[in-house]
Amino acid sequence: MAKNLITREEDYSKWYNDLVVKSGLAENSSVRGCMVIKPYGYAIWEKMQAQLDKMFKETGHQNAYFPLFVPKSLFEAEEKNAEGFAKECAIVTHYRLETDPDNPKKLRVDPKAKLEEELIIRPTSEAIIWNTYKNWIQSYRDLPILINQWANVVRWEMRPRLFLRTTEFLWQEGHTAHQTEDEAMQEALMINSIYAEFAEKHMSMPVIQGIKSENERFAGAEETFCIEALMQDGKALQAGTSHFLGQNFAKAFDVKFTNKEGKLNYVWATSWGVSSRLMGALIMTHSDDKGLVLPPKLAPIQVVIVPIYNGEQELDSISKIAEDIQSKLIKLGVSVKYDNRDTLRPGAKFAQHELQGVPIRIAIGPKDLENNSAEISRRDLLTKEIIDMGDLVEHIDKLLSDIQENLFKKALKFREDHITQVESFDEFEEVLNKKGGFISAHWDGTNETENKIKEKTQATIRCIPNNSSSSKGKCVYSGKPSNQRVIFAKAY
RNA sequence: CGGGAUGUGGCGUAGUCCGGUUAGCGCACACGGCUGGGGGCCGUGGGGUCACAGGUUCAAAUCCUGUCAUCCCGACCA
Repeated sequence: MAKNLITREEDYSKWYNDLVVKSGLAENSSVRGCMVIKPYGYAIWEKMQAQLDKMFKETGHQNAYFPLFVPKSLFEAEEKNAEGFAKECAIVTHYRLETDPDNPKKLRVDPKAKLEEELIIRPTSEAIIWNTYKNWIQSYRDLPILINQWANVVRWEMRPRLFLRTTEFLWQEGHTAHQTEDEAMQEALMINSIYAEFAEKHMSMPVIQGIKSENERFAGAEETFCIEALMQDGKALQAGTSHFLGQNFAKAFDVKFTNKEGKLNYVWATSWGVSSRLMGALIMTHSDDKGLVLPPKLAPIQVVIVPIYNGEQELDSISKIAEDIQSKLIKLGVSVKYDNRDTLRPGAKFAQHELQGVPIRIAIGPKDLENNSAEISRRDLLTKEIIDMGDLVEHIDKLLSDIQENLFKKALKFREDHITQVESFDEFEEVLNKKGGFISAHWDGTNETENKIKEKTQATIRCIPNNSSSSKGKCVYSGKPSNQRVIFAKAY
């Protein structure tokens, strides 16, 4: 397991924090619970966005944008929504500042500028969006509505952590409206599969697809589907959710349509989202003691070329070769940086690129000029090999997909090694405390049992996995009959 | 919101208990040189209202009071 990245022996959260900051992804902002996403981190986020956006569009969705502010009355309209997020909202109460009469150097809120109705800064956009859809939907001809929004939201969480839980975060939220229950359900399921595919194919992060228990379900949803990933410290991370909302929101916001038979019906709805938390998931899934490890498909720089030279003449001859390789790789769609900075020595560059997780490094020096070769180093295994210049481009191309695949396999093995089937509560507690990870156990299906287990162990039901074959058994806690194993874990 | 801790150049810190030279060190930074196949070396230099406000004192980074901020642990969550 990756630890002690920056020479100090600290706990995992310190390690994680240091890694995020030192690799240049992000840093804490002076604003409470917020972070600054630095260019390198944002570049990764943009790659995630681009891929997800493509997948949404391929399945018929469009992007739109809705207001940041939600009038309080609208927020109230969906009672369960208020239940879910009311505790953690930022609220705009005034619209003007003025010079403080007691201290001319300071500003104060102008008490005369109090808003008639407070504006909630969206913790999620259901309220504002459904209030808008109401006006868009009259007939079955207006359906389905398949809209996604890329936005920021604010939740006043008690304990923020870089990427995993920041006060303000970036996400996409899809909100769809359908004629039939079945269509909405299919939508929610399909999106969850898109999330899973994205996580596994692009992030190289294995996930378990499943359904949330009632306790963990989104307030206002009839069913919540999720993808759950396992981090290297043995804790689970919910990486994405997709909700079948039934007609709850349609009823709350009075969204009806006339069907083909001329009858008035409430629409069926879904909502779904993934957030900048995925960045945290990516970091915690693959990183090691030397820093980030990025899957090639999301790495802003896939290949870096480092020249090793003594004197300008040598640099010139290396540069010629390096630039030739660079342009050939770019033609193949590979992003390549030629790191010819004269301000750092090669060793320092190596360390820096490793910290930043660049998947492949090519080093070219005097020896290579002589032998017509280059030294290739892969970030995931930290191995080096000498490759003949003629085979280089082809080799790199193949190596990138190898690395992508290897990262997935490695993470998958880690996860498989950390799914433990338990048969008794003693075993449950022992595995949880000594080994961590996912625990597969029988559960009687009641909230009560789930809550008791959470109280005693901090572990929650992460999901009821889709593809677990139903096997009869006895609940690990209550001993009552159970039809299926579910996945428990401590979660972020 | 409860419990614990911490605020000293950009970062990490010593000094605080027991007040007393010019607030020390490492990294980073700048300049010069030697260097260059894994975080190089030597020399020189710049950078600090010691979180903020008030108080005690001949004297405060150090003691007292208050405020603010951050971090960790819990409950909450994408």
